[in-house]
Order: sequence, then structure tokens, then C-alpha cells
Amino acid sequence: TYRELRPAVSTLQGNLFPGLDDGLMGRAEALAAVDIAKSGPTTSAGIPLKHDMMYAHHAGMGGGHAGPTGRIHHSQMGHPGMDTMELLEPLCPSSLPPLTLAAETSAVNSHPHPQLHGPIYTHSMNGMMGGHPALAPHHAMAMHDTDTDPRELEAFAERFKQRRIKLGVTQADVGKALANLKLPGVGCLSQSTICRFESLTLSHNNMVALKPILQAWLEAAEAQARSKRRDPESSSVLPNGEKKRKRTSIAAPEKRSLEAYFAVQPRPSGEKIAAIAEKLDLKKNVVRVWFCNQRQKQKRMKYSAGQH
DNA sequence: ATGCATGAGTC
DNA sequence: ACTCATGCATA
Repeated sequence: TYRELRPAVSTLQGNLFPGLDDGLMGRAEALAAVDIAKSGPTTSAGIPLKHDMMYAHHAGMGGGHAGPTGRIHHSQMGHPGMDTMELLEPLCPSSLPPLTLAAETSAVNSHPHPQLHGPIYTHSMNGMMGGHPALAPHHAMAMHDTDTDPRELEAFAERFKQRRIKLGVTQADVGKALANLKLPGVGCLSQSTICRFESLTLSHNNMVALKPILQAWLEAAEAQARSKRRDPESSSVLPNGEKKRKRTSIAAPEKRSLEAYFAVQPRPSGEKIAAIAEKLDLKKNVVRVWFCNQRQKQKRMKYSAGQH
């Protein structure tokens, strides 16, 4: 009943500035037009599919993520910085057949649940980093230590943000434009993720994985900005009146209590969680998730001890 | 920019 | 039941 689609690509492929075809406006409003996209005129397949899940999902998001086996592999590093542009230079606006990649559909079908998102990176060598450098043969891979160096990541994040702004592109725009890059296994990302990348509020691994992708986009986008100008292709199909998710918020007093508990025991047992939940009059699941997120928060890059 | 949440993959 | 990447909703 659910299919994973990547509608935005059909008509916007090649355009690295969704909603900003002139490269001058730099406004966020236009982005809304892009995602769900143009599936309207061509096909109904691109429309977000209704299903019996709790919340509405935008089919445009998370699209294009390869299955568990189709992770992307870090490849193009920003050496002289031109390898990626070559593939993107010919930005022919030819409307391509609104189809999903075969590899993706098969991967999705093999899953019992809709795959809205998945890790974009390969698990790779997290365990072999400290091993024998000589025994680790990454020929094709241009993954040097500099790519995982927190300082390099930080520097890149900052450069990225500056150049992005210079291009007049919003974080959300970048996220959507990513799909147009058509890198294997890379779909779009949310504004949240781009924001977190720029502010280094992602895990180290996540930063390392996203860097080459964003770098590729940046280079391609700048190349396009230099040369091209596209026709304003826009229309928005903001459909559905489906129920939106409501964000529960934990009040300050409760939050303080949780933090106190967390300081003592970051990983309370199920029973402890239940106890805490009752004491604070919160749903157990809310408390559980809070602890999960708290732990995850601790592992984020910025100011993370031991990294720098 | 960030809080709460989901879901795949693991253990 | 947890970790991790990621996103919707909202401040």
C-alpha cells in the first residue's frame, strides 16, 4: 500500500537551486513548491500516498534512499574540485520519465515498512581506524584522515554555510536539491539535517558521511550559478488535509527532574523509566524517548569531549 | 535552531 | 529495548 517515490526528480533534475532558478531571489518561500513536486501534471504516482499510519508523510522526503544494502560510498573528495561538476554540467531540462530507479524499488519492496529514511553512509571502517594503516588498502577510496578530522569538518561546515548563503540558497533548498545530484543512494534531506550539519550538531560519523555529499552539491551549485540560468518552473501541489503530528512538550519542572535523573543514571531500566514517568505524570514512552534523545545529544560533535 | 519522534538495524 | 540517522513541528 505504500510506495517510496522520488517525485521531485522528474522535472527538476539537474536544477540545483530548487525554487531559485534565477539564483538571485534567495527566498525560502519557493521551496515549498518543489518537494511534492510536479507529479501533478504527469502522474499521480508522485503524490504522497495515504496510508493508515498515524501521520501524514511527504513522499518527497527521504526518497531515494537506498535500501539497507545500497548505502552510498564516500567517493569524490574535493581535491581540485571538478570531478563532480563534469557530470552535472549538462543540465538538460529534458523531462525524464517519471520512474523510480529499479534498484530502489526492489530494495523498498523487500521491506515490510515504508522506508522513509535510512543511513546515507556506509558503516565502513569505524572499527579499523586504529588498526594497521599499512594493512588497510583503500585504493579507490580517497578517504584520508583529514576527512574525519573534527577540525576539518568544522572548517568545512563553516565554509559550506558561507558559500551556501552567498548562493542565496536556504538550508531547505539544499536538502531538496541534493536529490538532483543523483548520487547513488542519496536522496533529499531535511532543513533540520542541513542545519545540524552546519552547526555541527550531528554525530561525528554522520558529519563524515554527509560532508562529501554536501561538498559535491556545493561545487555543482557554484558551477551552475556561474554558468546557468533556468526557466522558472514552479507550481505547488499542497494537497492533503491529513492530521499532523502534534509535538508533545515537556514542561520545565519535569524537564529539570529528568535531567537530574539523567545525571545519575543515563540509562534507566524499563521499570525505572516507568517509575519516573509516573512520578512526573508523563507517558512512559515519552520518558523513554527523552532519555534516548538525551543520550544521543551527548554524543553530538560540537563541544564533544575527546574529539578535539 | 531544536525538541520530541520514527524506523531500520542491532544486540 | 537500544543506537543512529533523520524528520516534522514549533520556538
